[in-house]
Amino acid sequence: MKIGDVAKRTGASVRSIRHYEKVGLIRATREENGYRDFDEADVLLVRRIGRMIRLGFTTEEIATFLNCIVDDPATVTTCPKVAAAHRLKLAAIERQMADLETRRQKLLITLKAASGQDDTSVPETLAHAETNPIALAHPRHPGARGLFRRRG
Amino acid sequence: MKIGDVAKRTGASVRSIRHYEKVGLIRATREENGYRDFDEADVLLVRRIGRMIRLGFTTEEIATFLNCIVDDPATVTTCPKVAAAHRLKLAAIERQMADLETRRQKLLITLKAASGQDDTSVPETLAHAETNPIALAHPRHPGARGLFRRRG
DNA sequence: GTAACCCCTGACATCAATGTCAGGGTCAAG
DNA sequence: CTTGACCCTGACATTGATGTCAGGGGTTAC
Repeated sequence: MKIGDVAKRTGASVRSIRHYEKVGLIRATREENGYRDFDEADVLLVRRIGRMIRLGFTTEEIATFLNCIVDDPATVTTCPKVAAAHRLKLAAIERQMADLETRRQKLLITLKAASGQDDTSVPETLAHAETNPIALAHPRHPGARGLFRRRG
Repeated sequence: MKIGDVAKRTGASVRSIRHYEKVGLIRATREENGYRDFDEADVLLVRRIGRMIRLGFTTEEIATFLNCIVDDPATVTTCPKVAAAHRLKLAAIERQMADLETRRQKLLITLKAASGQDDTSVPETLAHAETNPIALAHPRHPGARGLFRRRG
């Protein structure tokens, strides 16, 4: 099966599939003319990789546990690495959610203050009360990007 | 006041302050030797910009409404643009939170299945049941980056 | 005059998956 | 033989605030 077929059957772009091969997530044999040759198992694998990426794993992370997932027909067996990676990702996501929630609250406070017609209110967001010069931080959201990412 | 002093008093790096000037968020007069010269108002402004960035606004977004914020001593007045921008950001954050929540749920499902010792369970995350080849998407999180961002 | 700071500009690096283009093959149908 | 639809590799672009370096100059205290 050629790469274009795999792309159609998985929803991943040809470019992405080549990328997955380059970073070692999949392997492809070559035909005499140099074309990559895939089989049914590769289709399943690429789909799995797509799901992992949509879950927020990077290809580097996926590489650490992908070989730990064995699927016989109708059954999936995993080794502990998989769960460990999932727990880490879960914790990261919860950190991000907490951060977003904080920001959300501050935005709400500002909006509430701004809706109070007159201007005497000094919402935290706009106030220049912050005294500590320590730059805080937001985690950069390690989620999916590129093709899999929304446009707006 | 020189740029290094502003940096110390705001927590922003010298590099960032120069950047804010380049993108038009702040203006600095120049001394004869070419050094930037800032005043007290600039300190407040840089702090405000830092807060906005930590809230997840980009400098480009900030530029659209920063000139709409007027602060007399102890009072902040804003025009409608500010609230509008905040509402947009709020909506974006809520979209991101919903996305994270979806991912979180899927991770939890996988973890639950994986903890069921034996391997007959086929969690959604790992299953290759997905038939539609449509690549979904995650919004790229437009939040704060760089200096203000966490390391881990 | 020289060390030790500070300032200046401009440019490249970071993250990570993907898009996209250039330049070039392969192959089957007409 | 030509057209069209594939395939290949390699490289650059995207995001966006910030780090960091190079190369050069100012200022101050010793």
